[in-house]
Amino acid sequence: MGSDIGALFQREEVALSELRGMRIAIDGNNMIYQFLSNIRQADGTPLMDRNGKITSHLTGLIYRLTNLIEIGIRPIFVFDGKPPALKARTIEKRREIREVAEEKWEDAKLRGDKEAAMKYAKASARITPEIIADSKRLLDIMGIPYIDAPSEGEAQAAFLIKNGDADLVGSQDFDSLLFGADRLVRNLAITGKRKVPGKKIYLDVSPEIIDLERNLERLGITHEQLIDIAILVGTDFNEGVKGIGAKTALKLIKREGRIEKVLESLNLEIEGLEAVKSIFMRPEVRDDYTIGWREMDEEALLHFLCDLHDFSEDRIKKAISRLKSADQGQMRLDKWF
DNA sequence: CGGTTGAA
DNA sequence: TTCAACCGG
Repeated sequence: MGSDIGALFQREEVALSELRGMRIAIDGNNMIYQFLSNIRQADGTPLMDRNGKITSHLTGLIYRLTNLIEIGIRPIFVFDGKPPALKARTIEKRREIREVAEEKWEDAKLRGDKEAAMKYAKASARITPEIIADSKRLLDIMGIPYIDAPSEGEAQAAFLIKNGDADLVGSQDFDSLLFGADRLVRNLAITGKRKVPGKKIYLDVSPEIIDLERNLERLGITHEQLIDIAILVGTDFNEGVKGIGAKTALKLIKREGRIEKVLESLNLEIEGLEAVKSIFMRPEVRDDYTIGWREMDEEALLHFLCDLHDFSEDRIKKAISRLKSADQGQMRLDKWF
């Protein structure tokens, strides 16, 4: 979920094809959560193989990655490591919300209320170690690199840009900007209709790039002040001040200069303020990674998805042939330029 | 979510 | 050919 600061940023819509050649550090946990939440049957049941193992994430990954690779995007997945101790409350709160949603899902199914069933099913999605392991196995087979972050994945993804190993961070959340990612791309999917909070309202959603430096300049704040704003609003590592949203926090920080002054003027305190700031200012990352794209293993892909997880052989063969022509396309371009 | 299908 | 409903696993 992250910090609710999205309203502050100006975005530039792009076509997916404009990202050709880009190395994108993808927030793996974020993308996989999206798949687990969204790829479901009408009553909210996720896709499963014959053994009852969830496969929604594998479905999402194989088709999404086929599209990205076909376009010439070079994904690097980053997975979360050990969460900071300050995240404990957020993790616990998420668990409670999930458990309530699970009960409401069951209830809605019994009542035959499909719409409510889907809504609560989505909210009950949970990433397990097995789901992460499956996803990594698929990435390995597809020849797509991934990195295990020591702590927050978005921090590691931001570091990849700083270190010259990626051009963009890919995530729906804005936290990578707090970690100093220069450029974030959201909606990293083929343009399509997506429904939002409302009921029957569908909107076209296309990829959008958020440029950190340009936004800081426009807002007239520093990176540190952006972090202060996020802390006032609330992050995964602190609760935030009740009644203060992104716009109010911006106003307050611009007026007072820094969060300490804002809190002083409001006669408030934030527990562990320095520690929260430090998570964003000096994130725990690793630099001992290697990144390499390889050719996919066709046979392994068919075995893993079709034999082990009951995917249709026709469909996967189709994906394989698209991946192969993408490979050749890139070879041709590489020789030309 | 994204591929497939089938009605217009 | 287009687009929305429906599957997929």
